[in-house]
Amino acid sequence: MASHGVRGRSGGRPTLEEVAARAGVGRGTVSRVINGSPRVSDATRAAVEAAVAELGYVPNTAARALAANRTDAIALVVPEPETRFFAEPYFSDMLRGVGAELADTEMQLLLIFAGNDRERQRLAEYLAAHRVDGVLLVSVHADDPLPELLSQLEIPAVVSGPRSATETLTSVDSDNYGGARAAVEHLLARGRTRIAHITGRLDVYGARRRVDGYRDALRAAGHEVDELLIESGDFTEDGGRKAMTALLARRPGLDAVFAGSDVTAAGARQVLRESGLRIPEDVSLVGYDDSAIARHMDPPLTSVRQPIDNMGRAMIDLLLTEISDRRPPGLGRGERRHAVLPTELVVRASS
Amino acid sequence: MASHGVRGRSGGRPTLEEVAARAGVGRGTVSRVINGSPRVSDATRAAVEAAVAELGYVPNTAARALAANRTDAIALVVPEPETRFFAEPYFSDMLRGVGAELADTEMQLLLIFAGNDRERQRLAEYLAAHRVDGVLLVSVHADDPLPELLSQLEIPAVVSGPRSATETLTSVDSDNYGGARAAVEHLLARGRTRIAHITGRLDVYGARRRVDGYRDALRAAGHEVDELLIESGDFTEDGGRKAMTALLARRPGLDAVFAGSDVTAAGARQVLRESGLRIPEDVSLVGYDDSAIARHMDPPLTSVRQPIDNMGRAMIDLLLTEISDRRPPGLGRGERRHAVLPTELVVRASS
DNA sequence: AGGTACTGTGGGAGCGCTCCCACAAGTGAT
DNA sequence: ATCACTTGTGGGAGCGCTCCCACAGTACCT
Repeated sequence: MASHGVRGRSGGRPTLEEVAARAGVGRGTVSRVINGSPRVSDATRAAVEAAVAELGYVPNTAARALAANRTDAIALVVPEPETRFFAEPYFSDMLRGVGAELADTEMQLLLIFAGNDRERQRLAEYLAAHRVDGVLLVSVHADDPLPELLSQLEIPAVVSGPRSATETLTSVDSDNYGGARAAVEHLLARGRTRIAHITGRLDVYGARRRVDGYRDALRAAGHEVDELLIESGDFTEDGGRKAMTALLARRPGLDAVFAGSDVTAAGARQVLRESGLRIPEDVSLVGYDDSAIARHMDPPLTSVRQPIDNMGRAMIDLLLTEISDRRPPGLGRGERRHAVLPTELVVRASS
Repeated sequence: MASHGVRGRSGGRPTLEEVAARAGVGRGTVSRVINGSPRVSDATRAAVEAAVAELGYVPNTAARALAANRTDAIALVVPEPETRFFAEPYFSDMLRGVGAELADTEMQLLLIFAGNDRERQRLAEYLAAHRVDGVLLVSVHADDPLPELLSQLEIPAVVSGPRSATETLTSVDSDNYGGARAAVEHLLARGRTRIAHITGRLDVYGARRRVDGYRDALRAAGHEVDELLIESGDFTEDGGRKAMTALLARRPGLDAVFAGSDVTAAGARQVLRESGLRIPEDVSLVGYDDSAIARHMDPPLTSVRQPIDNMGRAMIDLLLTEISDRRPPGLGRGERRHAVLPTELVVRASS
């Protein structure tokens, strides 16, 4: 779209020097204009911009990266197999938020999968070569060595997830505790008292926080926590079915279920139906994630919505400040930040 | 994993020169070892490799890119909104094939969405800056300016899709014509004669080729083509429903339907059922893509399988040769290639 | 008048590589 | 012994930028 560019005599792309010659200024001045330095007079700036347009000049990224020691690229690292990446809306929501926030930046986003050992090895080399200015790490597991590697290499990074798992890195999380608590309080307000919880995978810290929220909501309302009403799931539909079956066997009188994810809730729903229990008349059901599945369930599922795209945005914000903070060498890179974004309970017919 | 690397006195990463000093050789020799040149004696190579390991040397990508005028990166350009990217298994299959073929390469893959004007503008700048050595273009639409831009910029590129839409670029396609033909011949062999076709979006060239295959299969078997048995769809489920409804109204006696995609077939199936028609007893149904939906349909859907991951592999192959062909400047970059990969009919209970 | 400060500008140095020419040393034919 | 190659090696030049120092010009104080 831009360039009808007169090619330099050598046939290649025009360089800074050629632009400078054309505009009748020095190389440094052109560089200043290109990089938006304020220390350029208006007249000079106009002349340079004209020359840039005439020649169709585009900066050489490699040269810039070499001289300035930065890449203008950040990596979104997904420590999961690709299949899960495509299957879970979490990632696409995240990607959307990240992309939107990055849109008016020069930064480029690289998507990197690190789902198996081979890919992780590649990633390690990649990071060692400092091919990105910063890293966004989504969905970190409990014993993941990646955060450690990143802080060792002193690469700015932001993880999605709770602080504790990754003490060394800046992180962004949604309020799992508050979300769970809100869900349970909602059920209590509906008059339910025998509220079961099917957890997520407990090696995921967020899932544990939800359990905490569940417990505290009950206690705060003056109820004792019945451990037999808690059954662990794994975020899958099948896990939801198994957990629900177990719960019904142990506590046939339960009157509500708070599931660790919508998919889990779908599994639970199926078992409830097969047991002849009506939703919400006999048992209220609440999910987590507010995914498409929640809206389309029969009955539509009450669910806790996480602001995942906003999390993506927040991660970029934090990462960019962290990157620019670090440019002036050393000098107390600020203490690690930790942002927690609020969740929202979306009430539908299932509760 | 690799480096306990002794840091250079300056605190930064070790350079070629430092490796050379450590190994007691010249800079050029180290470069040769790193790049796997054969013109190095075994003893020297061993010494250099030892020094590399001791120092934890990792080449500086930017410097290499600047000096050698290449980036070691290729872009996978998806000219679609992200939502479609996640929704259609086509892309994830493609990505899997591409990733696998690239795994034992130094090349890095960038995923770039160009679904709206803004993103396309960004992409254009990106390409103008020659930030990648080559481009993989998936799902090109009829009047897309991207292929033109790519050949103007002389950036090696491979498109997925038919030759004609993109005369200037190397392309890889699956045999839409043959796949459709096989599907129809299968239906004929089952004794069906009044075979309807719900097409895909006809601005997608592959969809048109399927129509050609449909027609030719019928003619080759000595049947006339009844134009009223052809109804255009748009690859969606809803499109399939509408098309099926129209077809039943016009030709209530049809005994088979060949749908342009599995999703379309799902829509058609629904309408057939509602009309009291049994599958396959009354009407045989065949889809296209052999996606998950085909396997899980009731009854399981006969479908034409496209080797999409192999297409991804083939695209990378062609692109890499094209890139290396071009390195020696100019000199008749070979005529455009066009690969067509065979499809496979997967027969299930619906036909 | 001299100082001090700031603004705008030019251009040297250098980022860490690759490319290639020069050259030493070895090999074999004449 | 001479020449002609081949093999392995060192290191200069240069890729296109950014950074920064130097300096001319202007402005505003003493």
